[in-house]
Amino acid sequence: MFSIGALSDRTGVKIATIRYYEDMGLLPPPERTAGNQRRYSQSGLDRLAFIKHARDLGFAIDAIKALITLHDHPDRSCAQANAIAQTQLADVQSKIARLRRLETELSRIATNCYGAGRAGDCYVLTSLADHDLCQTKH
Amino acid sequence: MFSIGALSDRTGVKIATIRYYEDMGLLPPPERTAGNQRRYSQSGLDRLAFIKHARDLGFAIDAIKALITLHDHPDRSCAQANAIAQTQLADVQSKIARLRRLETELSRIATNCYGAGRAGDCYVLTSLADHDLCQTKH
DNA sequence: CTTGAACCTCTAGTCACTAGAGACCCTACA
DNA sequence: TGTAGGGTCTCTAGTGACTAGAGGTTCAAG
Repeated sequence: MFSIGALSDRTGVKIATIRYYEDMGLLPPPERTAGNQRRYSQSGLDRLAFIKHARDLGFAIDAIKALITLHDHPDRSCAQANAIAQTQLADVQSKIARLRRLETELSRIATNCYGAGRAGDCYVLTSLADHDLCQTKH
Repeated sequence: MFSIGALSDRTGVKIATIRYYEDMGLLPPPERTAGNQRRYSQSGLDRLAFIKHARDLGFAIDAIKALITLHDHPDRSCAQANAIAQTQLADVQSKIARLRRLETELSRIATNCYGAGRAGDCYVLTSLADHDLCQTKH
């Protein structure tokens, strides 16, 4: 049995976050000592590792809830898990696409300003004031 | 003079967001009609366009505040504006790098699951449960 | 003068945590 | 067995950048 601190050390998830996951229904309420402290079994540790891994990959809490439900019911179809992963992948890809456009624009803006002149002549500030100077949409 | 709705239409910034920017000190409080409604001048419109452009590029409210201050003081050095833009660029680049790692992992996970089998055999779910199946760090 | 769209303020909710207060528990050591 | 001090408890409130809604007021066209 692990205390909440031991679980935190083993998974890298902060104590407050573990309690938060319990409140959100991601982690089942663990056993308690006579003095009301949480005590986790191996399955609690496994589930927290699952959650952490999914969070690291950017899955939202609700998506993780659905994935956990499927994980707990191995006889169901995995179509939903597949759909959730595809959605997440598409989401990540569209974020990348957007950030790349921003990167293009920001690097153009930043390299045209050497930081040595007056603010009145600053390319960073003029670019922000005049959208027409931009070369991409964002 | 523009009403808040006209300003919203012209910039694409929602009315509630315009008021929020005013509360945050990004937009100066505009004139008011006898009946207490906001009326903006051209300079209010220009400033909101500046803010919107900066937000679209991902600058945080505090960074935009600093940029506006510089914009209002054209005789100051533009070193700070340059630094803010460089920081924002670096931030965007590190987000891209992280998302690309996630994309690699997610597409590996998603393409190994066809959504047709049992949840118990689902590659999405097994991968989440076992970090060792991953090929990159995240 | 009326009507209805636009506007006002204020509160509370979103997401995924994070920080802190004030109190209680657990365990190792003397 | 007593105690010190680190771990844990619950609860509240804050983060960033908005967004939604309630309940009331104002504006402008007809």
